[in-house]
Amino acid sequence: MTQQNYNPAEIESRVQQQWRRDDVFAVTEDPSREKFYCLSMLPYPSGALHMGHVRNYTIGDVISRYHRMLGKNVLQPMGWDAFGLPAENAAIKNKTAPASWTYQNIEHMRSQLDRMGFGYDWSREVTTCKPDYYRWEQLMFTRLMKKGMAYRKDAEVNWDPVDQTVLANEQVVDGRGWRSGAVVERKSIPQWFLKITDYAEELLRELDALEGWPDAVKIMQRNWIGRSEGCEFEMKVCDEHGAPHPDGLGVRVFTTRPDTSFGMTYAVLAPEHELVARITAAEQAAAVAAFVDQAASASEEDRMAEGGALEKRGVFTGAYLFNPFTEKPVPLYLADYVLMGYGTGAIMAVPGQDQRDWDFARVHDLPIVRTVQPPESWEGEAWVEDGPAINSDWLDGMEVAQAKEAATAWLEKQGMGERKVNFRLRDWGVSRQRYWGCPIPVIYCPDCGAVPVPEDQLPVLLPEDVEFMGVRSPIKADPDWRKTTCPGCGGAAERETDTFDTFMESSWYMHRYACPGADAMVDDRVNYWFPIDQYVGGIEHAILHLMYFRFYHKVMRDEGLVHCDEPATRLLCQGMVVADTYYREEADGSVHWFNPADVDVDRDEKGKPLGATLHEDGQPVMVGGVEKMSKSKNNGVDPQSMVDRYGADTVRLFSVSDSPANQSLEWSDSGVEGAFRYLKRLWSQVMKHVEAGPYDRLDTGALTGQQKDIRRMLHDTIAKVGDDIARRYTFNTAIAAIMELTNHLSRFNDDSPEGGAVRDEAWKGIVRLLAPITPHICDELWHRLGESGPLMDAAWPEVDESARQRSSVQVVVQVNGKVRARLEMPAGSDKDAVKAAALAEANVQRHLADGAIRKVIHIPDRLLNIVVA
RNA sequence: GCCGGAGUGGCGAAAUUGGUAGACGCGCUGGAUUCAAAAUCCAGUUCUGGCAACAGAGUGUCGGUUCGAGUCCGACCUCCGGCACCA
Repeated sequence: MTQQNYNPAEIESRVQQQWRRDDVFAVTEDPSREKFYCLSMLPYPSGALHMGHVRNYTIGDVISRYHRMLGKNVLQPMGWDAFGLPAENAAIKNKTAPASWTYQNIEHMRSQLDRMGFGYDWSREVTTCKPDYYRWEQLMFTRLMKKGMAYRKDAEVNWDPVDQTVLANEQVVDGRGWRSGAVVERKSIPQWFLKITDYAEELLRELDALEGWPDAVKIMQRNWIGRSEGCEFEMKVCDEHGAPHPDGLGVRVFTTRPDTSFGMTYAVLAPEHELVARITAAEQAAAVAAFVDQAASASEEDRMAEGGALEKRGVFTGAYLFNPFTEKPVPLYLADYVLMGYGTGAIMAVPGQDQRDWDFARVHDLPIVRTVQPPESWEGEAWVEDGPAINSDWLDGMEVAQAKEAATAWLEKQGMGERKVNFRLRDWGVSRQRYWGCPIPVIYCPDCGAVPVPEDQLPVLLPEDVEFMGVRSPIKADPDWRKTTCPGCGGAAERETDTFDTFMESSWYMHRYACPGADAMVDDRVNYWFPIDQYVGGIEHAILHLMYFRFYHKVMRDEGLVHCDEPATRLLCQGMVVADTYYREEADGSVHWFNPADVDVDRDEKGKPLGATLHEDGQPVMVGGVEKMSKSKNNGVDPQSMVDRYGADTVRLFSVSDSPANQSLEWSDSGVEGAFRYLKRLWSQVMKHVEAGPYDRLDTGALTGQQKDIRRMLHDTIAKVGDDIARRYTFNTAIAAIMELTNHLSRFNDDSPEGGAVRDEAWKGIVRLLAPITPHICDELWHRLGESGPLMDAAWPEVDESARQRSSVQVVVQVNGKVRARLEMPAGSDKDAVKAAALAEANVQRHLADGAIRKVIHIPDRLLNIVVA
């Protein structure tokens, strides 16, 4: 035996050296070729690659390499989402500056990505914390300021009263600051916003055209934008007898159900509503003040999440609103299920037709009047569906749509209100009170106000060489950095010390990839590459990032920078990487988590897990279930150690072989072993084949049945793999089909010249089908099979439709829906032929017994169902 | 609480448009090879009954539509993602 064993380390290093030497992943714009822009979400440089990265980038690389083999001009770039909170935390912990920590991580992670064999054009690398990147973001912001698209207003933040700092939501644990432990306060400070709401209508409308996006993402975005058509109208504040408020105050409410106005039995203001103080009656003042206080301390999400407490959380103001429909006063409450950020911050409450209003009314003993007729048996709940209006005077008998129209028209005629479209979507707050971010390019002048930094003074540089102690941003602490002169009047002025939300950087990095080195935000090269043909990233970005980047793209379009309306035509959201967890509870009640690598699992004779023991001491540990890989549960598997042990091809193969790309992947050491075993088998079998060669050219004219079977399976597999990779994203089934073909091929012991030629065709097919997934071993085998040139530029195998035709098929025979026989029939047999063959089967006869045949259903080439009485 | 997703053998999963439930892999069992082991190769493996042929049950729970439901409809349970300052 002269064949060598599979040696991934040696093969991968050699193949990767070649790629580097020939710079094979660098691409240029070439209008004569079809382009394919494959983008994976850029990583935060947290220190080292984790399995989530490996999976994400393997998926992107597989898709890229597949399209490259189809002959397209493929761009696959990579970069670093380098600003953000973790760098500040690491800086405090390690007493380094966030910048140097970040740059070190980038160096390390870049080399890890290369070791995986991902085909990136590094000449296009983007590092978002570098001034040559963020300067354009600053420039864009100053333009948006001038357009009125960026504006400043007060907004709430989490305030840590001990550390005297603003906290991110993540830094608030059970209502307390994570470092100080102090109870967090809500504080209102001026912040910058981008008017994403100006684009609400377009962001919503164009979702319909995104056929290549998952429905789940589109539905979530649709609901997030939350368009609702309704009516806004004013009601006068009055007392319990209907006498108007002495100041003539009124409250504007928004409703999507003006048709139910006759059923309004109370009204509600958000606790932050501006009129609360003015309308509250003296005897209710204390209760109202206490309620407002309590509501102010909770974030919106907490307020909505209080579940059981929800219906209780409201207080009567002592004031009333005059219902113009019934011409009667209704009591006015405060409740925190009404949000100031939506509509007018005030609602008319109609418990008969709204479940939350119903719940609130029951607790506060408020009257309930149904104004839409529910079905007869309906009770104990609001009726929110269609039906004829009742108890509604002149609306009675109308269906909901008709009654809405009539009520709205009436309000308009009375001059009390008008039609209104409301969005749940709110403007994008981009200010962060942190250091490690892009400085917001604004100067505050006592005379001229907020002035954008002029273009010739950009970028506003963030100092990188700083002492970072954690509590206060270094640029806030440094009066010299802040000090400047006003570009308008030349007087003394101060810089903005807030930085941008990091979603700002991640909203346009994909545009910058398309034009490296451009002396502008982008140049016309962007229009060669855009729109992105395939975007790949985690489902956790379904709303925020994927909405912001759509918005930002449209903003860039309206600045004349890009031509298309939507930035990405196809989107794949990959699932998380999860693993088993193991733990022990210590005597003091604390929990200690053990890494799966340090635990042995005990099984019964069927392989069912019985328990687990720690490798080190042989004592049992508790099995904690399968969870997302994380530091806190100590269930992460280090990709580096896996690559060292098995090679990049095995890790790539496993990370896409065990479940579909859009579902979670359960890490399994033995699954990795299985992937490794497959590659070893592939290697040895191809080597065996090569040694028995050379082979004649395939003559498809003179093949035996078995030879035809192999060819049919090969060409079925070619068709399936292409479809699975590009359309379905089910790499797992593509790999299963390739493995199945490999298994059949290994049992195909045909030493004739034709047999060898068939086998040769099949191995060369398999090697190309696997090339996008395991590029290194396939490149090596490709050359050993006698082919020349880089495999990544070899043509994707073509499907020979004539090889796929079958002369006979298996038809299932059912009696009353239960399988009773399987028949081998000539393809295309008609119903009578199949029926005759079925009736000749003893087992079919037996189940027909003496029942009369009522019906026979025939699905050609698949199934025959005989229905008997 | 609201929005979205998932639930199928001992395990990861497959079944693409309503038509054979369990492809492929892991694990396990038996065998070959070996002084022995590892590695490798071969066979078996949803559950129950049966030597077998075969029969019955079976896709989170309960109900429905259909000749036929993992797939469609209604109600529910559990787990996961997001909820605007983690990225």
